[in-house]
Amino acid sequence: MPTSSNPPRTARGRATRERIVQAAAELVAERGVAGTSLDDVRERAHASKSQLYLYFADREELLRGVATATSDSVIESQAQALAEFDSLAGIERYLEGIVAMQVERHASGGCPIGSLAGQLAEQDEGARAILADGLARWETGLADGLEAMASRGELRPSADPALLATQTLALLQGGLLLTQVRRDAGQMRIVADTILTLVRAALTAPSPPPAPTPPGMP
Amino acid sequence: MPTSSNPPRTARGRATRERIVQAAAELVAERGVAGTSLDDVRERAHASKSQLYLYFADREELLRGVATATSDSVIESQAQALAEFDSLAGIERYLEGIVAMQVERHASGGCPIGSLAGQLAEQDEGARAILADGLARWETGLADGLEAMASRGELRPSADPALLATQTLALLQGGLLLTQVRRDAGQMRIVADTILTLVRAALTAPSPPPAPTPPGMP
DNA sequence: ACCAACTTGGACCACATAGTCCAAGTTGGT
DNA sequence: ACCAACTTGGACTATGTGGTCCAAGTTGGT
Repeated sequence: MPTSSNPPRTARGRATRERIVQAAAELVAERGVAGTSLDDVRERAHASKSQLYLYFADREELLRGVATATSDSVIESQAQALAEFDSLAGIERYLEGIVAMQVERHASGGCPIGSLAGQLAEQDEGARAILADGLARWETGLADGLEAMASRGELRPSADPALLATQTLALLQGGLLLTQVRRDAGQMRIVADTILTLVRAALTAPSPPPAPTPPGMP
Repeated sequence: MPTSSNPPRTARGRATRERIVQAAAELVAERGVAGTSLDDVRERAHASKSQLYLYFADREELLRGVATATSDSVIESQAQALAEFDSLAGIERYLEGIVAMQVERHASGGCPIGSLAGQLAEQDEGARAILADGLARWETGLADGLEAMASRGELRPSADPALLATQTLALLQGGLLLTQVRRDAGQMRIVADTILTLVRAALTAPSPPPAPTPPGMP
């Protein structure tokens, strides 16, 4: 049985743990789980082997720490943008931001949470749960905005904000995956437009449709 | 430089190469790329080390072989189902099949192509391209069916079969990911319904909406 | 100032892993 | 039947890996 892990008890300890998990998260994002060794982590974190094993029972637990840190960082980094997801204009801005980010990073990397999921979900039940929680927080953020719209009467009574949030998340994740595999940020654009289509269809007063031509036209 | 790989020249050689790549693909599907060693592969394939290195230059090339085999198998295994993706009823059957499969495998595993993508895309450009090709073949299958519908006049002139195919693939991939991470096949159901919503909205004569979400036309 | 708890550095270990090599066995075209 | 090309088995190596251990240094409460 591996040495059990201790939570850091001093400020220095917390800082060290933080450095370790941060370094590990960076390396995993850059090179993937398989491509990241504990020695790599140790080096980047300017830490020693005993420090790794003081704060983490084993490599698996470190990776769960990475999953937690990654989830937190994804949620936190888009907190402001996500807060805007409560009006058509805000949703457009939110999606625009995601598209822009994919263009910026040259359509690589995909979603940090989704990417980790593919590497850990089948391997470590604990990590899977952590990533599921990250996605849940993301989805809740989306749903909150849509519910705000609903309670303001901006959505039809028949619209289901929670469902719309799940659909949005699925489209985002799928779009991120296609973007990554195809190295083409255009995939993200398509998905963003699709989300807007779904949202517009749920609006109380749908804006005049620019795309679909009604029947009876040339 | 690694010993260069030779294509097998005899029937026996081809069979051996096939056994190796098959064993590797199975193991990677079960345990992930990181959890699969060449010795594991060697053992399951009933092959020797020199055989691995006769047909593959190195581990990376073996993994590219796995990517190819996985893509082929995903496409081939759904070839008949995909051929039905050319009518509303056929699309419903196709989606139903995917949902059923996720229920059957207890919502685990995700999409073999998508899953591999997460593990290899950032690591090996060649593997990324192979998986992109797999997804492209999948999407083409979807688009072909939709185009058949369009040419039969079943879709509005304004509908874009290629776009609809991309949206469908993104939703499938995202849904598969959510299903896997949440261990909940219900996510696949939601995504299937969403795809049907999009398809119905593109139909020439939309059926009266029984679904919760209204069709995307005002 | 003291000391027990906490933290750190890094040597060390056992072992799994990717990759090499060559001698022996098999194949198939002529 | 022959033999050159192809295939096979498996021993072997070098190195990277996760994980252990302990002695020395630091911290913070009293």
